[in-house]
Amino acid sequence: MNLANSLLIKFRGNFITKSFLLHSNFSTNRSMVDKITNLNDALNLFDEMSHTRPLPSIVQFTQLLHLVTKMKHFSSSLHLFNQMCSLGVPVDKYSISIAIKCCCQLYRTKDGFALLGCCFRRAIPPNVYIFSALLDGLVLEDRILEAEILFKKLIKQNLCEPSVVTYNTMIKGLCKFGYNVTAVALLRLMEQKNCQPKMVSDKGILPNVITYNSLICGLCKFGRWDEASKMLKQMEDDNISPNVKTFTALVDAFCKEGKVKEAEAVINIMIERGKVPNIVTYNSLIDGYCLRGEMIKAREIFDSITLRGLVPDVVTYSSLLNGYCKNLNIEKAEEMFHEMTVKGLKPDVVTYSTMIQGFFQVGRCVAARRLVDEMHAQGQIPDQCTYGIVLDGLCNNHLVEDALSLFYLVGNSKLNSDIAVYNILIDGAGKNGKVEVARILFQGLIDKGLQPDVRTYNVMISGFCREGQLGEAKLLFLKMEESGCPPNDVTYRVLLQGYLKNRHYDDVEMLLQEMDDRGYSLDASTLSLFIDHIAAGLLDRSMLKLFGKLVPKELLNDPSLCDWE
DNA sequence: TTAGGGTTAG
Repeated sequence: MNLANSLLIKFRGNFITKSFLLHSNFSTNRSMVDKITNLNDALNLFDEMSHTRPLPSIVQFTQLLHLVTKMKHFSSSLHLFNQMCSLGVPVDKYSISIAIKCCCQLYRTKDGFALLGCCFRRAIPPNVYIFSALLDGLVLEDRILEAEILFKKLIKQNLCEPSVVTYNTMIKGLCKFGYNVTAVALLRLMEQKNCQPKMVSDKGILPNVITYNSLICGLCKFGRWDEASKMLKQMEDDNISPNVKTFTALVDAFCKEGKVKEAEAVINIMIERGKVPNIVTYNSLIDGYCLRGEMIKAREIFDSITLRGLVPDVVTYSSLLNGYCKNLNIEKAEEMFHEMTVKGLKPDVVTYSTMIQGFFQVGRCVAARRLVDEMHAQGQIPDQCTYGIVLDGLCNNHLVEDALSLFYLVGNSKLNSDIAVYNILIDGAGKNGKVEVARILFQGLIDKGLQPDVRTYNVMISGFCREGQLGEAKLLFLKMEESGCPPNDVTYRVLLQGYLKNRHYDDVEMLLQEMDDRGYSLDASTLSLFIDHIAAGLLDRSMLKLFGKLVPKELLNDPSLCDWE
């Protein structure tokens, strides 16, 4: 051990040593562990234990490890595990399970699997806890296919008897990717297993409230209301009552669709059933009102939180702040930003990113940049999302050169391996009259092995159209299908607008026909462009019937569009 | 083993 480390240990050990020596000794380690409520105390105790001779038992070390993990200090816990190893404490299946769990929660599932290898080498049979942790790690890292493979392997090779946690983890992962059908199938498998007369394990694997919450949440997220409500019913048939999280998932789903009245109805139902909405529930509701631009109402909800005995948290403030930013009330947003710090809440990376975007949106680029610096100074590290916001903000303020400089400065890192970054820059370049730069970026991402998505194609096509390069636009449009990325409704609208604006009518009828075949409709801006062209007699009136089919019902009665005949 | 906030096309 080096001098610095030993000094650190002395320094940290100071206070806690006295109190522990007074009250207990290591043979009653359990009660000591129980008294620990924060990371510092835990670390101090560990130091102390590691200096005791003979060394406390593995059980005592593991209890401490478990505690630190429960406090979600995964990286500290892992560090302690390593120290235990170097102290020569013989690690057992419990301590190694905890270490694997920590790796997985830290998005280091790879290391988790390395430790699994250790298990095999030390003849420690991995248990269901270890496999569930690994499965969760894969899910966290969005490696759903590998998770599925592992899960199947567990069952087929009888590596362990999956527990309800294993099933729930897998269901959660499937729902995360919208694989609802498979997720429900897994629920059925659980039920079916439960009906088998002979269970291998002593406890049956019954779906619990977490199982249903994952499923309901997953179904809601993809707008599958009917199935979600059936699931809710089944849950109650199984005598599992929805809890606050279940209801909040419903509230959140409604709010994300702007259906705030429905969301409030759910809140009323949950209150009737004796469940108390918490801060997460109200945060969702605030989001819902912000999305609709109903800021007065959003503010009302915000104010009501305190009256209900709840405390607004960082998310509450960030949500309302975001609402103000999106509705271009930057002064109010700044007010919230200030107020939260006064209340002792620390703006986090999301709060900063939101505020930065708000500044860019009102053209206050200097303020935005200053906030990026402040964010750094406060120890909040800008992430992928912040990066996107900054690039987009620069482009939208005609600072595309700055955005590109930043992009090239960042170079070949993970940040620049995101298709969204390219989409932002290609769009920004195109909108700032640099379609050649856009083209180079497009080629660059392909050379890098990245896959263009439908937005990439759309912004590139839009860039070509803007410059009147309709041939290029059409080529790219045709390439979409063969590249396995079929055009969507936006693609058609972009291309149609390009054709109309450039008075190039050859393909218009064909595009309209394809849109009709695919069940797409025209949006208000494409529609009004069409109306102008028809009114000016530039379009063949034979197209009118087809055109009429593409007008969405909700626009039919729009007074600004009805005098075109 | 479950829930909440910030990024890209029209």
